[in-house]
Amino acid sequence: MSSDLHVTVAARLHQVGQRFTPGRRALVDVLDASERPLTLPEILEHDSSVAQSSAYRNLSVLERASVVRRISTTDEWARFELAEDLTEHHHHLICGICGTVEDFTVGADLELAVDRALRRIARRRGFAPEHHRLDLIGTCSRCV
Amino acid sequence: MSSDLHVTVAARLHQVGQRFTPGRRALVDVLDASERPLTLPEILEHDSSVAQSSAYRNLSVLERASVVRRISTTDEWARFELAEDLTEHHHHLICGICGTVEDFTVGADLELAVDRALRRIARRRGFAPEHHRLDLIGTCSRCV
DNA sequence: CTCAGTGCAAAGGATTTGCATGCCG
DNA sequence: CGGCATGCAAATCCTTTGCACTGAG
Repeated sequence: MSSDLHVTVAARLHQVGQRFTPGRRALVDVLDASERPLTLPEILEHDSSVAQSSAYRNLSVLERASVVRRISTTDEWARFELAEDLTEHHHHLICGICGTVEDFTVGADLELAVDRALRRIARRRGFAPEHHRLDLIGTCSRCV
Repeated sequence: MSSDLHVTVAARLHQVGQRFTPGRRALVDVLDASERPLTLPEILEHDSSVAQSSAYRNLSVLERASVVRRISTTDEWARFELAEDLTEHHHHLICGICGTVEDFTVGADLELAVDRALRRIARRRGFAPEHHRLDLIGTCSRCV
């Protein structure tokens, strides 16, 4: 199951001249097991075997290898998730109070309409599109 | 023209027990004059009469008064813009290299479709929607 | 032997806060 | 007069970096 993932990750790391070490494997596994983007403290809770600085350093390496995506929400913590082409294209419910993020997806037709519209705008502005971001900001059930 | 804006801002500040001081007026005017969200250094360039800490403090007050919206992009600086109900509902082209943000709008029909889809998701998850965010991340013309 | 990867501790840097002063109401 | 607003400087705190050590190839 996730051995496919490991092979892909190893390949991408190799492409940027980096190894797939146990510490990096642990990070990938934690992110893969999560339904939502995690902050660094959350990651360390799941796996306390890595030092904080190494975790940051490895997340940065994994980001350069296109394995991990870093996202900023409303609070002071960055959140990390696996790159979309390793999982599935999705969007975020972001709680404006506690900053927690949940994943969700929308229908392919809406997705397509959005993409077409954005591509047109980008062309007009001389902007090279990479990906879009469609999030809903509000208040999660726990923050009422 | 912008005196309407000043009246509205004054009212909203009053609602949270704060005054509409010259320093705050300057912030509102700078943001109102800009076509895009600004970082704090950019704001201070336009008006160096306020201390950095006061600018942050006042932006925070204005945010609590629903006059200013703070947004996070890819770089380390927060960006500030006027609340959408004081301007116009819009979206952002975000450069992944330099972090610069440009505004754009999309058609009302797409806007409606997006809003309907997101509302449905939110209801299912017990999430209280506040606003959505539809951005395009890529590379701006200056970063090639 | 070499060099990437790691842990620890210290530095960085955007943002926040304490405190004394000034000013509006 | 009372309390908010401001400037300055110091503190915060997430994140990055320097450095010495270790282990894989």
